[in-house]
Amino acid sequence: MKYEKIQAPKGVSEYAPPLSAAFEWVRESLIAPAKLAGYKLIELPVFEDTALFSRGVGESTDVVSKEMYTFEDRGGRSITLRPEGTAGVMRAVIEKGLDRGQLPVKVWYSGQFFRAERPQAGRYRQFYQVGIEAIGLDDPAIDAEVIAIADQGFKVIGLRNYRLEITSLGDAKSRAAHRVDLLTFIEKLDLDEATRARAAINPLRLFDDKRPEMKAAMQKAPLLLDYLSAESLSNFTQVKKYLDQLGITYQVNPRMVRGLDYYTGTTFEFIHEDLGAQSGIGGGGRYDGLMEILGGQSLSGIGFGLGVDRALLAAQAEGVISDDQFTSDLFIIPLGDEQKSVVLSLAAELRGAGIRTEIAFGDRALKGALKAADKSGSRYVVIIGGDEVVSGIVELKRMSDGTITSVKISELQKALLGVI
RNA sequence: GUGGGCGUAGCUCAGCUGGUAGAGCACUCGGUUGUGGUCCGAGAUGUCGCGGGUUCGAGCCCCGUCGCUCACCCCA
Repeated sequence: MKYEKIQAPKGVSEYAPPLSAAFEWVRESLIAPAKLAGYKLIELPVFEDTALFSRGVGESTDVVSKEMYTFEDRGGRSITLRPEGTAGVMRAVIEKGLDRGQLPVKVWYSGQFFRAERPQAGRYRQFYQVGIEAIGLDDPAIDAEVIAIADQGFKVIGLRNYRLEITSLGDAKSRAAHRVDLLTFIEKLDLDEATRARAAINPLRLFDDKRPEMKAAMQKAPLLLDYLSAESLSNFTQVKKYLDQLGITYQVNPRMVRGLDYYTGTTFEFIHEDLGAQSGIGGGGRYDGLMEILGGQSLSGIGFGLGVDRALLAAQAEGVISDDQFTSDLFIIPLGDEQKSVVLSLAAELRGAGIRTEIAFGDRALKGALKAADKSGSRYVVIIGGDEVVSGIVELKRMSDGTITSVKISELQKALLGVI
């Protein structure tokens, strides 16, 4: 009886060997700077009460209105697979009272997120993000630090062909004043129905339209940056100063649009040059009213989310990942069954010392075993047969050039630690 | 959600105006008994994405469906 094959659900990103090693490395590298800066792990559920996102992210956003995986659980509750990270973090911070201690609360997360979009290169229905949130302090220095940590993550991977765009969405007062003038401006444009509908939901969206005629039409539109209140403006100026001081290059993009409703004040986006249409590799910003909306106290916060899948694509596009960083150090080939037990113990011992050690299993001929060693990418090979067990001396072979050195088995660990 | 391209061995693909499948790479074994990457030989591998239709006959034509891909849209 033959069964039908079951395929992965549409549009999910998954990573199996050999790519998974690079994926893991990118994910850990991206978040490493946050750990160095004192951010602590927060591990959250991948599904939440639907209201968390509809209220937190915003009913009017595309993410909430048409991209969420929402279903009813057995108890009749409306559940949604998390489409982004910030709302969940805020929910947990409020629920656990983390905001009752010292501020800011500094946390990092890593995991899967879900959006029911049409898949495309770099756009998946299940994708991976790492991110941080700094909650409870309204200080331009934190804004700068958060941006710097994100930037550093990309630098750890070795990315170069990306740019940082920043802007400020100001406070509620700034946006209200701008909105009036922007709507008046849009009123006069000749728009198709779909575009007009989009403008009605969020007029800022029109700044992001890629069509040349729309870009031209929006050229003279009033910019939010020109409407910033004195306080917002001085905050933004200070953030830029700090970034300058840190040597982080950025360009101010007053037309930048973010898709989540909660953003306020400092907002930023990392864009990679070598990716296709899905070129945003990370982004974030400040969110002043979010915690209050979710039933907590009125604290401000700032954070970012970085796309692990896209960062990996970017790293591949730039060719900055070398495969040999993921291979083993040593490959041991036992000849004969008696030698297998010797090799098992030896390998366990070497691994205990941190040496990445593989064993040739099965009963393949020496040639085949060596071929397997070659394929594995291991840097060194040792063959252990009866002679070696008796003499206690093995030949340590460096695979890159075939050179062989005689080493006592008892000193193998020391010898390897000296060369790897 | 809308539109374009594609779907043949593990991978990259070929398959003439329809006559029931092939190459390269990879894989396994061998070519001197214990030293890989080259070379030579042998071998295994496909419900031609899936379902239906047209036909004496379909990988090739038609319809549907699923998936991949690119753009719009959206964003990580």
